[in-house]
Order: sequence, then structure tokens, then C-alpha cells
Amino acid sequence: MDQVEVFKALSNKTRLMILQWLKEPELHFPPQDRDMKEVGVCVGQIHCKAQLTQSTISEYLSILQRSGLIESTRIGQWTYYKRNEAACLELKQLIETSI
Amino acid sequence: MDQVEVFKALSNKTRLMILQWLKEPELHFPPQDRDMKEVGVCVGQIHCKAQLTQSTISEYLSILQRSGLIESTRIGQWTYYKRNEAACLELKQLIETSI
DNA sequence: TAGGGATATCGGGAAATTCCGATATACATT
DNA sequence: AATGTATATCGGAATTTCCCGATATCCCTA
Repeated sequence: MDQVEVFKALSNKTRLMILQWLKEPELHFPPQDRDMKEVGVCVGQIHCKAQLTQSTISEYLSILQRSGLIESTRIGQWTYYKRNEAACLELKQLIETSI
Repeated sequence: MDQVEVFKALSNKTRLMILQWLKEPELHFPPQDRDMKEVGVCVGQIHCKAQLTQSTISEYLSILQRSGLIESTRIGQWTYYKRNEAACLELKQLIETSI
């Protein structure tokens, strides 16, 4: 886990919000066919909520994914993103010991 | 505490190192007249260790200070920087609950 | 296989960040 | 007052980030 890369990923209001929304997806996104806990939330819903263009959100999701904090699953035409809870925990522990 | 500002401050290798050095200053810096625990470490020592120019280090210390994670004391011609442990704790707790 | 919907990628302008050298300021000593 | 030392600030070139519109890709359905 690259600390600097993770902090860069988190140093943007929108990306921070996305990570927090994905913590409790049922609370922040309308119901969808697939189970949010299992597969996550599709890009379109995140795009709607974030109020930035689709291309920007897609890029931001990539940045978060590269940092390791979220992961994606492609199902049909949809890509679902959810938190990587193991990585989030690792980050917290890293911060706990290194900050 | 502005989360985005704090993460920006931490999204740089050198600034991250500085914050970590200041965690145990006696371990990372040569002895000095003033008590490191009390007043911190002077800019010159941090500059020496960081291998960047004095002006860059001075700016980085300002960024860390604006984020709230460190604080400074001026004594004579020296400015000593030390961690703001309360703010560091607040950050950890914020991350614990919000990430 | 043609068309449409969901997402990713590309190219780019504007703004921010990185890091520098030069210079200013502040303080101590002589 | 003059000089030397420690730090801060300024101006700037190079790079990165932000966010967009346009377009490409992928997948589904008719």
C-alpha cells in the first residue's frame, strides 16, 4: 500500500465523498437489481449523485481503485464499484501506527 | 479540521517523512540546545535531513502547519516545529470514523 | 448485425503543486 | 551600525491535477 498514492486519492472532496457513500451504499443510493453489499454500486448512480461529468467520475473511480481502496466488478454493461474493506482497514492501521 | 487539506498535506513523500520524523525527534535529529519534546526541531535540521532546498522545506513546513498537524515556536533566530499531537489524534479519530 | 445504453479513454485548457534560486526579513553579535 | 546566520517569501519553470467534451469500447437486445 503506497501511502502517498492513497493520500493523493483522498485529497479530493468528490473522491472522499464517494468512498464515504460506498461505506453505506443502501443509505446513499436508490435500490438496484444487484445486491449493493455484494457487488457495489454502478458508475451511473455514483455519477448522478456526484454532479460531475461521467468521464470525470469514471476517472476518479479509477484513481480510487488504483489506490486499492475500492474494487470493481463488471456485470453486463455495468461496472459496480465497492469498497475494499481489507484495504480500508489496512489504511487505518497504517495511519494508526505511522501518523 | 479540513479533511481534504490534511490529506493534501500528507500526499507528498517529504511532508509525510517530516511528520514521521517529528514523532520521535530524538531518534531522527542530532542533539540540540533546546528540548525537542518541548519546542520541536529547528528548520535547519529538518532541511539537512530532507535533502531539499531550505525554501522548499520552509514552504512544506508551512503547509503542514496550515493543515494543523504541526505547530511552530520562534526562539531567537530559530523556528522550532513540533507535532500537534491533539490534531494528529483528531485526524486518526476522523479517519477511524469516516473512512 | 444494427442500434442503443453504460462505461472507459483521449485530448486539452485552466488551475494547482513541486521544487528551485534569489531575495527579504528577523535576530544576534561585534 | 555592520555583519553573519536562520528562516520566510517571491517569482518562476516544469509537472501534475482537475474537470470537461468528444469519442471509443463493450455489451445487450431487437
